[in-house]
Amino acid sequence: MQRDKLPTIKEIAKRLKVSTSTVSRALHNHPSIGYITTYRVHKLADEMGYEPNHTAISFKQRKTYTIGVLLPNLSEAFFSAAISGIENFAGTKNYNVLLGQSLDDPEREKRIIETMKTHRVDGMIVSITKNTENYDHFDQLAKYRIPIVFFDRIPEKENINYVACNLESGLLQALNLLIEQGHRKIGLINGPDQLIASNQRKETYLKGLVGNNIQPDDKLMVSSTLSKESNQQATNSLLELKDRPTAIITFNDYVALDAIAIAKKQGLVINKDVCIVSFANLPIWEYMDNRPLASIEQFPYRQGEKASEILFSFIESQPSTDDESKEPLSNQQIIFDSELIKHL
Amino acid sequence: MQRDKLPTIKEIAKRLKVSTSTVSRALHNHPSIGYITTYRVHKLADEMGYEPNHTAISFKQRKTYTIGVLLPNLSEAFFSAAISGIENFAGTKNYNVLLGQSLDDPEREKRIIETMKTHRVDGMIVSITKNTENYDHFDQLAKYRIPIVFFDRIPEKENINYVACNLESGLLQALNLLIEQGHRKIGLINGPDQLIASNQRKETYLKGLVGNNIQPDDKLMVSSTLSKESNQQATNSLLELKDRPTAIITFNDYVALDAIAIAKKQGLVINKDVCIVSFANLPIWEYMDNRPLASIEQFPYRQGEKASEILFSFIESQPSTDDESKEPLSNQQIIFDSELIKHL
DNA sequence: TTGTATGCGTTATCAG
DNA sequence: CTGATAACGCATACAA
Repeated sequence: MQRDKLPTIKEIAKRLKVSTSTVSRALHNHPSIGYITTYRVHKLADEMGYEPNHTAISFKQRKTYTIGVLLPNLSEAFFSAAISGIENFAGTKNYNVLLGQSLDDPEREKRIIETMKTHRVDGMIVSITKNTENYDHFDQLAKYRIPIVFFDRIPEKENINYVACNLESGLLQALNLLIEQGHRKIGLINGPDQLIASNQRKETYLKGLVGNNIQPDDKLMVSSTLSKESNQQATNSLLELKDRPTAIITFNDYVALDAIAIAKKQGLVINKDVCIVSFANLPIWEYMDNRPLASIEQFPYRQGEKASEILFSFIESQPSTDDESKEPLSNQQIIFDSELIKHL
Repeated sequence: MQRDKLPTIKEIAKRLKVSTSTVSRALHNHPSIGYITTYRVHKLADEMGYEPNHTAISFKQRKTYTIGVLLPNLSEAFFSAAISGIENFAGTKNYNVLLGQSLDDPEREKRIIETMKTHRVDGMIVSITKNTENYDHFDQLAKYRIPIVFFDRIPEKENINYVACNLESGLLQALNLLIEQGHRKIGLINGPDQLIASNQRKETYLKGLVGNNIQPDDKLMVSSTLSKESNQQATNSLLELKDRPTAIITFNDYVALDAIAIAKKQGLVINKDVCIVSFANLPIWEYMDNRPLASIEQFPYRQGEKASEILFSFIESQPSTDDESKEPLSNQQIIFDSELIKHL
């Protein structure tokens, strides 16, 4: 039962009869410390099993070597892939990742931002809640000079850093493919109207049709709350049309799963009677018989890496002493191009 | 461009012409501080936008209010569900979660443990690598009195805390169901031999058969490295048998996906010519046509919660001052019962 | 009920 | 090349 005393530089200094500053510098291989002293310090430190106390260093340096990551939901494959990329990148910088999930609850989101702030993370990557309307808590981070990079779900706001995915490229590819294959009645099962993501899909959908000289039809555009029931209902409302669509683009893979199930129940053959194209978030279509014709891929892992990269460009540019000389970095707004991945 | 000076209790004390200790205590609503003083302190603190500096507190209290979670892989649904449960539980205790993924690389695992240690997390939840053989780095945590709860993939070692899942219950249920349905040749596609998880499956498989008076057949037990190729090969070797099994139990859902694909390619009808039962880690079977007859569910989210609960029982029992009076808590080893969930 | 003094472990600024 | 000392922000033992 050894005593609570952990080795500190002070202890090393005492035993070596040198000063703590010497030990500190020796441990950092500071050039001003003699070779022999440096060696002796390292040797004793090893023997004593000395390990720097990170909490003391964080305190002193005002740096925690930790970034905060706030995501709506870790059980969604899209986000867990993203955090995987983030964690990986942070690791290369010897940074740790402090995790929070908002569960799409703005109150929770606010609380988490609060704790991240008091923890003094060196930076944050955030994907906001579906319902976040007030951005004050994010602005508060500026007070502590905590840079923030928004990710995927970004606020409607000027002067922010973000990494997101341009759904347009992939969706236009999808529409072109479908039209090329002779489809003229192409349905859209969109998400809730208030989501930016829904709007983007809608705009691009319309643009893609018009660009191919196809007259959009309001009846072919339906919305779902993204619950299973709502997905099913939306699918039904499309399939019950007199002029049934021969292809359907769904808001995401979960909607696609529901849509496929309903279509099959109605005796339709997937990708023959009705083609499905979805925005990807599941990695397992290749195993399924009734899978979409193609998915619009958003590369969450790479997006996560990119967001980290941007965040670290800010973290590393921060003057350690308050050296106001350097220009503040300007905002970075990276937009990935989504891509159509065919499954058949 | 406001100055770097953030409000501290010292600043509040100065303005209120009281001592820092008074402010500190007032902020904590210490009963010894007068109502009026307490009020004034809170008021000014609010006005100044005071927020406690967590790094200072961590340093002083030797507590970081952070737990470390080390998992092999965040992109696996099982683990992302688990971390979701952990994060959630930690949140209720106002704790943060520091994240690390080993990617099944023992070196990486060791490095992460190292950083977690220097970060002085208050506790850890760890699921070890497939190849972890040396547990020294875990033992090092004891030096800092960092309690550790192993999760799911646990080391073969005495005197540890862990939460894991008893595969026996679910697997026996599965075997009973299959045998009840008339199956006599039941194959097993297991994982690598060195995995405890594989061994458990094998033992139980044998036990279940013998208990039902069925003579096990070595040829019906095959192993896979869990790569796609190996899964396919293992499946083939079973299906090519003269006495082809009429049911196959797979190591996990990914193996099941591969097995189902191969079986179909060979013209077999799933759950008619050959029944599949798998150990669950995918949440989407209900959408698939060719799905296993049933899955053995392990409840990762709940396991994560439970692991957190145990960890906090240790964290909270830790004497803040080195008060050696209390008995150290004895090890807790919780084993969940897996359950068979039918899909058809 | 409040104040004073101290220390947590480290780095940094001086001075030598 | 090295040492003494202050400082980071907070909590607490002790004193009043």
